[in-house]
Amino acid sequence: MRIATWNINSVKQRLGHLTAFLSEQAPDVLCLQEIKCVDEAFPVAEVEAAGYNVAVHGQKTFNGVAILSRLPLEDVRRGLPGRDGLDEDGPDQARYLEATISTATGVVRVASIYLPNGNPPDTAKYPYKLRWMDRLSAHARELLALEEPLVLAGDYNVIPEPRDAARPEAWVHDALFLPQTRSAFRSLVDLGLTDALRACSDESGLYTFWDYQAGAWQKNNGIRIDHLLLSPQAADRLETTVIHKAMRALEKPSDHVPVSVDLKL
DNA sequence: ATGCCTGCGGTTCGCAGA
Repeated sequence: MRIATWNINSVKQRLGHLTAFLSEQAPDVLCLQEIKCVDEAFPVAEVEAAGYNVAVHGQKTFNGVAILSRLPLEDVRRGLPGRDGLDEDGPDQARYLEATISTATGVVRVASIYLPNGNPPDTAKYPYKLRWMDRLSAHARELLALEEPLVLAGDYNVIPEPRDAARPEAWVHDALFLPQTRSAFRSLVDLGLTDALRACSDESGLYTFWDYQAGAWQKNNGIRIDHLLLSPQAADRLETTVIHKAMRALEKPSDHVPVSVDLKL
């Protein structure tokens, strides 16, 4: 079973790239982030025509996540437990969607995660990011207790280690790389999750995001912030992890590329 | 030190992203 994640940066702007990816890579499941549209505006017909079921948790203008699956999506959860607002009265942000998929060999649970960016760190956005990470960890702890194959996939907006950035020194004051951010990510992983890419490779220079600005792609000035975290029951079945880097070289690309895992499921 | 680039909303510039 192939499970992929991709921050698509507007599903409307990237529909052609999306259908091409589905056709060429044939993922069984694709988690999308930053669809940037409400549920009713998601191109369901085009995705169904490609052979996929869809669950959407959208929002006007910003954020928005979705899960596409060849097999039916069940037990859909929209949003993390607890409040999702920037403050007490803030509106919910569409950043978390979870569902189960029943296969011939059992159930797999998949989440599409768009973790808050958190910049600038001296504003309320940074504590919001850290609180959101705490809520994600609390929920992950509950899910891990189910002892199922579980894939927490998405744009974590976290650079885990210096080797995950071409220029780590440029990120030391950034919300993606601050010690508290990396510590919170380690705490999540240390619940018993496996970073799928790092289970397959110790190499540096493996990136999933290149900024649109300042020729970052041409200079390979990238960072690795899109991750698939696996429960032990999923990690035991891990075969390969692939970063679909070629997608960044297309016309009008997303600034992120898809990452996929193949699981023996 | 700052903008670089892109998408969105809503009108053409401000905000957000990372």
